[in-house]
Amino acid sequence: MGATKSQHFTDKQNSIAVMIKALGHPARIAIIEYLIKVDSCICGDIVNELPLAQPTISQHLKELKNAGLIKGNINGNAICYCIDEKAIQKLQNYFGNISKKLENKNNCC
Amino acid sequence: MGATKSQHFTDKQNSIAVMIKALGHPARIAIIEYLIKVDSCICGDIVNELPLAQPTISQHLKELKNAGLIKGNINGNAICYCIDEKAIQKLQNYFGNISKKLENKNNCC
DNA sequence: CAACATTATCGTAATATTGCAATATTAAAA
DNA sequence: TTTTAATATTGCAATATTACGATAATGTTG
Repeated sequence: MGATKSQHFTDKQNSIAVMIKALGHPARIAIIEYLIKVDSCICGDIVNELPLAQPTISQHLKELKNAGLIKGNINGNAICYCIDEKAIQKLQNYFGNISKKLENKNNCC
Repeated sequence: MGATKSQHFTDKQNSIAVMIKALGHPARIAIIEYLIKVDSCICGDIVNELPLAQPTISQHLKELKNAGLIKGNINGNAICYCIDEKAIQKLQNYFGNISKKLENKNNCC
């Protein structure tokens, strides 16, 4: 045991969970927020901005990319990362839908 | 090593990450979706609905509760769990804000 | 009270994640 | 072509997560 039993859940549940999980780490939140703050793509300076070693950041970027949250373009010997708006919209919609469904509800708690 | 270096990030970043992380597992997504589907609180039947053992579900419920995503009311010998709408709204706002900030942006990727 | 139902906790095994030093890769610059 | 800069990969140690059997705790019902 120890591994998540993905087989038991639907594809939708698994895929949204993967996306959300990718954001469930302060370093990755910080990366996303930095991408927003600089209002452009990251081309190299992120390692200086975050208090983590370069391999660690590289790993976090990879995870964000695997989850579809950021896109990366090779640009010479630098790599240009930016947020994938579609992914953010998916998440926004997901929570928006939940909110909407909760509105017409009489919770007993 | 191995532990997340929370000290290096802001309180906001850490707290949103904790919340998001709590949802980053298909079982916990399934729990939330089930809570929405039944359109009321869970009072006991969730163990029969999910393909996981009772202690595992109890643990997932605990995590959701710790992260503030659900509330639990004791109700006789059953416990009544329901979604905390405020938490969902926080998440919706978080992604809504990101989306808004991305709109006025010329991404290079 | 005894039996039952419901949920929580403990203990533990299996697996995953986090972080970094060392090293590799790749492309630009000198 | 050597050097430099930027990023990725590998390997590994530390820690966290996931899952569940066993058991405890607590309230309900007969």
